[in-house]
Amino acid sequence: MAMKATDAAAPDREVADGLTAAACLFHGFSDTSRLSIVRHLALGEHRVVDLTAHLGLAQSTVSQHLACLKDCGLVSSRPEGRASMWSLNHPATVMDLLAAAERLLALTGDAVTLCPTYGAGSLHGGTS
Amino acid sequence: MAMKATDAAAPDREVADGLTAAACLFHGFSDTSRLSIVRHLALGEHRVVDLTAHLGLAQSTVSQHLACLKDCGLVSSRPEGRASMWSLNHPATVMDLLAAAERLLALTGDAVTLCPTYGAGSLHGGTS
DNA sequence: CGCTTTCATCGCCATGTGCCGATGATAGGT
DNA sequence: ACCTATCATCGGCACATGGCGATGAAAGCG
Repeated sequence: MAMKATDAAAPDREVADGLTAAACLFHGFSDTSRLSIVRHLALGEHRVVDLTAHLGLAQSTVSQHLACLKDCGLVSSRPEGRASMWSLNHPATVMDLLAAAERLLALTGDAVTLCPTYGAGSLHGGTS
Repeated sequence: MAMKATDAAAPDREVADGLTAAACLFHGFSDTSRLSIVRHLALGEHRVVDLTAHLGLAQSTVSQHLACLKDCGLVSSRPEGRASMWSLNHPATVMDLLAAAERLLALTGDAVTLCPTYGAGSLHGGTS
């Protein structure tokens, strides 16, 4: 949440900012609740109240996680009536990332299925 | 650090454990210091004192980060004299993950170069 | 106009995190 | 045997984080 990085000045600053941006991105995935949210959003748009039901968390908690993911640039909301429809910004690329993590976890020992619908390592090429 | 997941019982438990394992993995990358460590280790084996010099952090801090990465199964140490040589466990797969993150960050707006030597998206196939 | 639903934000609390210095163990070097 | 270098671990300290309930603003519905 308290992590931002979106300028670029010195040639080394660029790398450092890249690291903080990457750290922020990975932080978005470093929580089971947020991971579940991403998985649900990968299946399509969802409202906050919908996610609260799926996750069994308080509405405020879900909103905060969504705000966190929004800070990372992973999701965005579209006002729909009095609700907010949340969706992944770059689904295919996100799934690529999850697939890569899946492969790594497979090597680490745990057999994991992160991507909801799509299998382990398919769906390459489209970035959005 | 306080996250582990290496069993598998019920069919749904499997998914939950997968999420915690994945969260743990991403947590390993969710810190600029650890990210720097991974980048340095991607270039080859390094000792702790070497990394402290590169990072400008205390030795205890670096050791703790390495322990964290070890918990995630990302790195491992090889005793070399009185020192410890640390190295990435699955360099190619890790770089794949970083490359995927790079692509995602590129879409998000930040131009980032995570992978030290290798460019953005090469080096496929070898998993160890 | 009220009532309800949905949501973002705030305050609060318990816990986790990153950082450090200090300590003790291990292993080379003299 | 002694000293030095290297490292893992411990205790402690700020601060961030994740969780919750409560509050207030939008926006449908009667």
